[in-house]
Amino acid sequence: MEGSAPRRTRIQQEKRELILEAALEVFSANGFRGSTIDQIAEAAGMSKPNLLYYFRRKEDIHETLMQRLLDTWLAPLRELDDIGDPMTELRSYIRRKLEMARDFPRESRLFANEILQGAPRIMPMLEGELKTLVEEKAAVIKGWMRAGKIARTDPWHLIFSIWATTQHYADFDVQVRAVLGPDRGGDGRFEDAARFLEQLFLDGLKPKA
Amino acid sequence: MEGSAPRRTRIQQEKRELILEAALEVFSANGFRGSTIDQIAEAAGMSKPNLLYYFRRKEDIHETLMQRLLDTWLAPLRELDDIGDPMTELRSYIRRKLEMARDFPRESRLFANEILQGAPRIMPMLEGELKTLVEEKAAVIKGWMRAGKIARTDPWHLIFSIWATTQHYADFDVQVRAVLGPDRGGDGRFEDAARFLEQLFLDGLKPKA
DNA sequence: CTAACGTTTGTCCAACCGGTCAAAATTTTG
DNA sequence: CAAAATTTTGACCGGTTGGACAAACGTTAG
Repeated sequence: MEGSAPRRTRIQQEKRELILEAALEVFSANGFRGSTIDQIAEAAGMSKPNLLYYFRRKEDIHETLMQRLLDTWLAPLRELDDIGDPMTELRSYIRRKLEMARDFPRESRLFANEILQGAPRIMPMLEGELKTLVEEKAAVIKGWMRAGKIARTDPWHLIFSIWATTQHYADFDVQVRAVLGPDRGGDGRFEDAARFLEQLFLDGLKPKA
Repeated sequence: MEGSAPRRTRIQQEKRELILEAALEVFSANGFRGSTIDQIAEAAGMSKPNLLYYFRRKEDIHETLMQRLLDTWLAPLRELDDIGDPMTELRSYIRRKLEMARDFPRESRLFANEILQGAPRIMPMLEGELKTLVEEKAAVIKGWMRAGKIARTDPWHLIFSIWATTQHYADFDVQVRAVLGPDRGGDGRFEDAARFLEQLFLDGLKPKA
C-alpha cells in the first residue's frame, strides 16, 4: 500500500511524536473538521509551517493517528482466547476494555468521532479487518455456548454491548461525571463501573431466587 | 432567561421548522463546526441570507435544536415508574430507548456529538435537570432492590449501561452494520439487539444451571 | 389601489483556514 | 572549519465561512 518507510532523522522522529500527541489531544476534543492546524501546532509548541514540514497535510496526521490507534484499540479483543474458562475470559475482556476507557479516553473519543461522522476514513477497515476479527471471536463464543459454558445468545450483540458499556465511560465522560456529581463521580467511578458490569454480564438483574 | 416568546407569522413557523429539520440532518452528520450554514440552507431549500433571516446566528439553530431534543430524549426515563412490576418496567424502558435509537438516530448522534465535544452548550442541563432526574429514578430503583424485586447493584451505572447499549445502535450505526455484514445487519438487527439486551439485563451470561 | 409589513435575494466583507514558498537559521557531515 | 543537508520562520495566497445590508419582491389590510 505504501512505499518503503522513509528514513527519518532523530529530530523528525521526535517532532512527529510531539505532533501526534498534540493532534490526539486536539482531534479528540474537537473532531477532525473542528480542529485547525494552528491549534495542533500551538499544542505541539511549533509554528504552522513548521508542522507542515513534518506532515504535509492535515489529513496525514489524522490518518497516522488512526492507524496507530486501531492496533492498540483492538488488542483486548485479539487477546480473547479459546483457552481458559469462558466466563473468566469474558470478564477479563470487559475489565481490559474498561481500563482502556480509563487510561486512553482520548483515543476512544477520536474513534467515536470518526464513527459518528460515518467513518469516512476507516470504513474499509471496519468492513475488512474488524469484521473478520469479530467473526472469528464470535465463533469462539459460539463454541462456548455449544459447550454449555455460557448462556446462548447472539455473540455479535454481546460484543457490541461490551464495547458500548465500556467505551461509554470515555466517550460520555462529561455526562457521567455530571450525573454522578462530585462525590460519586470521582476516581472511584471506574471501580464502581467494573463491579456493576461484572454483575450485569454475569447474572443480570433478576433477583436471586 | 428569555423574554416572552416572539410572535411569529405562519410562514415563520413553517420555515423555522423546515430549517430545524434540515439542520438536524446536517449537524448530526457533521457536528457543529463541521456544518456550514450553506449546507443547512441548501438542505432546507433556501438561500443562506434567507435562512439567516429566520435564525440570526448558526448557534441559535443549534441551541433551539438542542432544547427541543432534550425533552423528547429524556421522555423514556421520565416514564420509568414506580407502579407496575419492576422487571417489566426496566424491560420496557430498554425497549423504548432502543426504539428511539432506531427511529431517531439523528437526534442521538446530535446529542452524542455534543457530549463528545465536552458538552459546552448543555453542561448546565446535565448538572441540573438531568442529574436530578437520574437521582430520582435511582431512588426508585433502589426501592426495588430493597424490596427484593431486582438484584442489588449500583442504580446509576445500571442507567448508564442502558443508555450505552441502546444508543450504541444509533451512534455507532455504521460500525454495527459494517461488522454485521449485509445479511445480519439488515432491518432485523434491532430485533436481534432487543432480544439480546433483554436476556443480558434479565439473566446475564451465566449458563442456566 | 396603496401603504405597511413581511420575505427573499445578490452583493459584499472580514476573519479564518489549509497550504505554499523562498529565505534564514540550524544541525549534521566530511 | 566549511559545505551540505535539514529545520524553522515570515510572508503570502486562494478558497471558505459566518454574517451584514440594502434593495427588490410579495403579501396583506385598509
